[in-house]
Amino acid sequence: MNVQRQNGVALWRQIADRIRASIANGEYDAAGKVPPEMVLAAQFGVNRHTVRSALAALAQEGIVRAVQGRGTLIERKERLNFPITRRTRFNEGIGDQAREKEGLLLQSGEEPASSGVATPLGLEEGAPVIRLETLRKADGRPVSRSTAWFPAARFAGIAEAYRDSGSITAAFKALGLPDYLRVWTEITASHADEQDLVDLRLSPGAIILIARALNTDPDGAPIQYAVSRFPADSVQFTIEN
Amino acid sequence: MNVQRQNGVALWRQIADRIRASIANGEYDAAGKVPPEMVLAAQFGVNRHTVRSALAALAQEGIVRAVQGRGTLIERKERLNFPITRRTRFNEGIGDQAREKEGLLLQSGEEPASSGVATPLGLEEGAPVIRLETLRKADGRPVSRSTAWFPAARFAGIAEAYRDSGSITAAFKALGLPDYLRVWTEITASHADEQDLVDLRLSPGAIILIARALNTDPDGAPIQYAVSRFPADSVQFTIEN
DNA sequence: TCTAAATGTCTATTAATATAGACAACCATA
DNA sequence: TATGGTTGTCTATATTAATAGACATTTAGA
Repeated sequence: MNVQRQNGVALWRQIADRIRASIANGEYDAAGKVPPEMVLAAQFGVNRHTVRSALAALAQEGIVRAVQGRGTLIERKERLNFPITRRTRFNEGIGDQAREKEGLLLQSGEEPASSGVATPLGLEEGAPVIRLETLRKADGRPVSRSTAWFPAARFAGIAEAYRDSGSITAAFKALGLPDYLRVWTEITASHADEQDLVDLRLSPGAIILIARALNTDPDGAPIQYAVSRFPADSVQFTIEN
Repeated sequence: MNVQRQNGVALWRQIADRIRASIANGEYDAAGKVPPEMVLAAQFGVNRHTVRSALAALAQEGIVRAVQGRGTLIERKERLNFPITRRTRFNEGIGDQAREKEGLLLQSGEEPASSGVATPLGLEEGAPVIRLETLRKADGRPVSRSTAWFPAARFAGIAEAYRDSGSITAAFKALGLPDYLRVWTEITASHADEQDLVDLRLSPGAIILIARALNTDPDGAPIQYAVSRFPADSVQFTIEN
């Protein structure tokens, strides 16, 4: 089952990634547990101990739980879907995929816009912007880490509004903006950095999806530029045209 | 500069990924070369030999070229952008980002639709579909590996039409379908598998973006379901709403 | 309650990864 | 043409990853 040797990625990590994906795809749903270690070892063509390292990593992530004598049980397998449309909203997007949605304000402040931020927002470089660092959770599990910038002139107080409501949509509404539109979204992928590991509770080497997005008000004036990071093993995007 | 030890990803690979990303971000554009090995070793807090392993991997990918006495020169740094819209077309999407665009037919055949293919296409499971395995290149460099399924009843001969034109749009046109629409796209990310490494000329451990998409004719009838794989270090998607 | 099927733990060995240091070879330029 | 800065190559050693085998422990079910 083609794992690759001597390529800088340890076998146990490749196998952990493959098993995680299989769980997410529902391949083991019938049994509710992963195949026995000996079977997996045969499938991947490695030693049983190597499979055990992979399963230990998944147990660490809380995805499986090994029970002596019974097998290795699947604890969690969700993959959240985020629709990206002209009216993309984080909380509405999750919909009923999670019972409990949460938006935490990690940090905020006013700063001069760097060129990377000023350009999408249509501001002069150095113009004052408000930066919000947020962490979003679904059913207690972190699903995205986001940095968002807003023109400071128009959105003074948005940090407090977000902190109180846990929702960008609600914060905009509190500041007198009842509606807004997503005009573009850029999607890339990368390895998780150190901060991702902490905030998103990932294990090293995990993959993250990165979405850079611009929102405007109904008149087309840019109001928010955001860079959000999602764990790729449990999140996907859907673009409906 | 926070590389992580004992996490299943070798230091040289983490460093290679970081340098590749820095090159893509244009951080070394001024000099046209990466910093000296000793400087990088200090930045990442590792031995010079470890950095050399990373640079050797990037040289293998054709991204840099080391010249004794001068330094390690940057050979290539592009990141292709694919706009995803209601009228997404592969060749048009690349536009002038590449001079030469190429679509290769790797394999084709008729087969009964699996449930994963039948559902998006609105067919009964087991209904005949034509499968096309294609490889797309821009300026001679592979940028996507794609598997597409078409209802066999309607698109007999599409394999030949694609082989002759190297374009899905042209193949549809040849079969009497002048226009079609992208109705949804699902984006995920994963590690490259063995076939990706070969077809997309990646080094092991690379990240790929996966797009699953459905196209319909102007009347809304599903005509193509496709799963495409792109190297994440040199490709990004843009969704314009 | 015995047995088969799992996971848990231990020892030992080999291969790959990372560090360390020394010096050669090459290039640009003052 | 001498020099400083850079990559290339070599040897040696330590740590981590992977394999191999044996046996203990736990669970579910006949």
